[in-house]
Amino acid sequence: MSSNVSRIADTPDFGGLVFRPRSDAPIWQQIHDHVLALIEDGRLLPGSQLPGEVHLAEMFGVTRITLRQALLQLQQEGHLTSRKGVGVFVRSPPSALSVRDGSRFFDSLRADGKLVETHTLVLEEDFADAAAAAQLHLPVGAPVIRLCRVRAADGQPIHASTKILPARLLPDFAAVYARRQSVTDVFVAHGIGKYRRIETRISGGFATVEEASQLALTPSTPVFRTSSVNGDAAGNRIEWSTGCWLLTSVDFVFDAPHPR
Amino acid sequence: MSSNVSRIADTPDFGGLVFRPRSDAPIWQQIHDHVLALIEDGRLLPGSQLPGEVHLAEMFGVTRITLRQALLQLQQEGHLTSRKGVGVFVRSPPSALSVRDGSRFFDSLRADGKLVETHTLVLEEDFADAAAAAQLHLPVGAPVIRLCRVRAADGQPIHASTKILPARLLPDFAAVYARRQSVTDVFVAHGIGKYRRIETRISGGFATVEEASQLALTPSTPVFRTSSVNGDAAGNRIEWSTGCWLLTSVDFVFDAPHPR
DNA sequence: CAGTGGTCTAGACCACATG
DNA sequence: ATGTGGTCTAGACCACTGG
Repeated sequence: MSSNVSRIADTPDFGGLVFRPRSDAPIWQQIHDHVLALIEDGRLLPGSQLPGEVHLAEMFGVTRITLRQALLQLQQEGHLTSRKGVGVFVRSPPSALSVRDGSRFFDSLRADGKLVETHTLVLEEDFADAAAAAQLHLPVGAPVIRLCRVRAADGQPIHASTKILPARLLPDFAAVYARRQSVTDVFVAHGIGKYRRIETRISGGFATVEEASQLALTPSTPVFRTSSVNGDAAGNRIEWSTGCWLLTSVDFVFDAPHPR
Repeated sequence: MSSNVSRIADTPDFGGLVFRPRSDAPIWQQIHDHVLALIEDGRLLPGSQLPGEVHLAEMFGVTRITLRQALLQLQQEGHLTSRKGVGVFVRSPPSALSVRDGSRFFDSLRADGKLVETHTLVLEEDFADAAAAAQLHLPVGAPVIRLCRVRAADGQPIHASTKILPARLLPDFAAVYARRQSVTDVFVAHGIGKYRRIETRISGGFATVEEASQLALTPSTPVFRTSSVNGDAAGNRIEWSTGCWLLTSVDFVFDAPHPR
């Protein structure tokens, strides 16, 4: 009762509904559409908890399995998350964010007036494995810095990333990064004022359990995966970044190199 | 019996298996992994039909619902397709194709040694709606050409696209296109030898029923959606293309404008 | 017509998280 | 100890497709 999430168990929006078995659309889809409307209308706020599946199924007059089919769809779309033993929660209005490719993906979010938060999960020294060595043109075993972060827009985690950087080029990484949590600031402090994107890759997949927990998703939700390499003005590779994004929340935009 | 798809109903790979209810992974996932291994080993070939769900469930010693959970996952990953009233079919080994962004996405496939087929679904004259007008910088209602195609790599449909082009700039479109099914040839025939990508957008979603039928997918399978605009050497917009790709089959690569 | 996948019911047990 | 979501069973009816 004293939790910090809103409880909506007695909201009247769930009861008294008529779902006809054969009215051109399956029942689970009608439930899906109805709950989606509640979310998009703001009658279900992000972070709030839904009634238990047993109760919900009762309110809608269907079996739990039928109800779960509707919830499953909503989870795949990123509208709901479930935590085993806890409950089902409204995740966000995954309105498409436009993410432009420049040196960094996230700049355009701030320009959009979104509140962007960065959580640093891991910052450690390590040695390059084969993949990192290939991406950064380093020998295998070269010292690197590993930085894992999660970024949230308007309170909803939307992007989990791991950056690998050559440690030799950035001896003061930890000290500078601690001040502002900004990789750009670290580059500037090491005399790298300008850097640019060398390659970007976008692929698709399904969230692993780790990605799911970082992004507050249900495992096996479809996601984007990005891999990008940045270089300094001379073309030296200084950063390899891999990221994971909720499929329905982003919209990658690539402008032409010479717009006019 | 005389169909052109291989029948595998009596393949021994489905029977005699032991799926323990509580061996650290749920039964449906064990079935998923087992069937996936059959596909990746080549014991189930693309295009072949699986035994009916009732039979399969019997062979695996589980309920149809449990079996369906495994099949559902395999469908979302693009390994299987189901057609209501017909059956479940092996779709392909969705090995990631690398698609590079240049003027056209598909050039790199041919270079990969893949057999690329193009099927033209629609070629018609139309008038620009608001969206097309905005993308091509035309007045609403301007005459345009609409071209809908599906492309397949190694026999598996992988890309459905709709192109909108300004009809006034390409008066001989239909005649030239009929010869080689090539839009590039049409441009050349109209004196447009060089054209380049102005903007590319990549977003994610779930296959509509139309997209699903074009790509031989189950509806609501996660997909990429692309939108790209090409311009001629002078910067005039000459082509707006929207596409749909199976999420697990492609890997978009964007190289830097000045690689070295 | 027979066989298929799509939907739905009415139960049950389990692992997990919380108080 | 309680309530949650995750899994599973054993049936059933339907709409669709093909011969």
